[in-house]
Amino acid sequence: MGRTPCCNKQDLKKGPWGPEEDEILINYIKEHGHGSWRSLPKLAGLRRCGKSCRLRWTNYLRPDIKRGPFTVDEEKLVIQLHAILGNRWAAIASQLPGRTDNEIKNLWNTHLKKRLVCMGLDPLTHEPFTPCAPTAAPRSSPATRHMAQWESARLEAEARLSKESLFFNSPPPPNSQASVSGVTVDVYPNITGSSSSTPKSNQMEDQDQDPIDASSSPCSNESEDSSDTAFQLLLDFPINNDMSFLEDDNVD
DNA sequence: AACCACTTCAACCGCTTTTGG
DNA sequence: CCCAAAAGCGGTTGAAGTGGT
Repeated sequence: MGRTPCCNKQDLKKGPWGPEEDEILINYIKEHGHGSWRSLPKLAGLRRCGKSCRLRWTNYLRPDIKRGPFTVDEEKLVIQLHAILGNRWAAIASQLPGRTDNEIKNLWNTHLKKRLVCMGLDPLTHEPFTPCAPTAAPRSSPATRHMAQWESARLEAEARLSKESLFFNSPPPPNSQASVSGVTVDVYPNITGSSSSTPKSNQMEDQDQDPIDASSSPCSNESEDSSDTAFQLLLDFPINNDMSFLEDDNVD
C-alpha cells in the first residue's frame, strides 16, 4: 500500500535554509499563521516541503525559541525528565520553555549521554551498568558499588516526578527552568558540569571541567565523586510509597 | 600548513498518532 | 466506526566547525 508522500518531491529544495527563505516563512506565518503546513509552502511561495517548513519554524524561527547554550539547571532537568520519560523529547521539551525537542535530543546525544556513561550509568535506563559489561564501566566506581541503592533511589525520584508530571499539561511555572511544578531539581549536580553550557571559547578557563574532557581517560575520578554526590542528592527526594500510578503513565 | 578524526547540530526520513469527513 | 490526510515525533544523517598530530 504505502503512504502518500508528504509532498511532491519534484522541484523541492532540500538542505540548509537561506536567510531569504527564513524571511519568507516568518513573514507568511506572522501574517497568516501557519494554517495547513502542507499548503503553506505553495501559499508562501517557498520551494520547500511543508514538513520542512514546520520543522524550520518550530526548531529555529519561532519567536519564543531560546537560543544559546543550555544552563546547568536546564541540563539537570533534561536528565531528570529523561529518567522518567525516556526518549520522549517532545514531552521533555515541553518542560523547558523555549527549547525544542530537536535541541534537547542533540544535547542528550552529544553531552548528557556520555556523562551518564562516564558515571557508569546506562543512558537508556539510568541504571548502573551490570558487572558483566566491564567495558562499559571499566573501573570499580562507587556508582557500581551503590547499584542497589541507586536503583532504589531512582525509582523513588521517578515516582515522585512522574506524579508531578501528571500536572505537566498545566502551564509551566515561571521558574520552570530549575523546577518541575515547583519541585527544585538539584540532582545530578556534577553530571551537568557547566562546561557544555559554556561556550567553547570559555571552556579553557573553566576550572569546573566536563568530566569527559577533564582528562585523557573518558572517565575521571571526578565522575566517581559525582556519582556519590548525585546519589546522595537523589536520596533527598521525598519518599512516596504509592507507586501505583506508574502502571498507567510513563516508563515504557 | 595540511591532513585527519572527532564533535556538533540543523535538517531529513519514515513511522506513529491525531484529526476530520 | 472507518479511513485517509495531516501533523507530530524520534532516529539518523551529513555538512561544517574544531582540535590534534
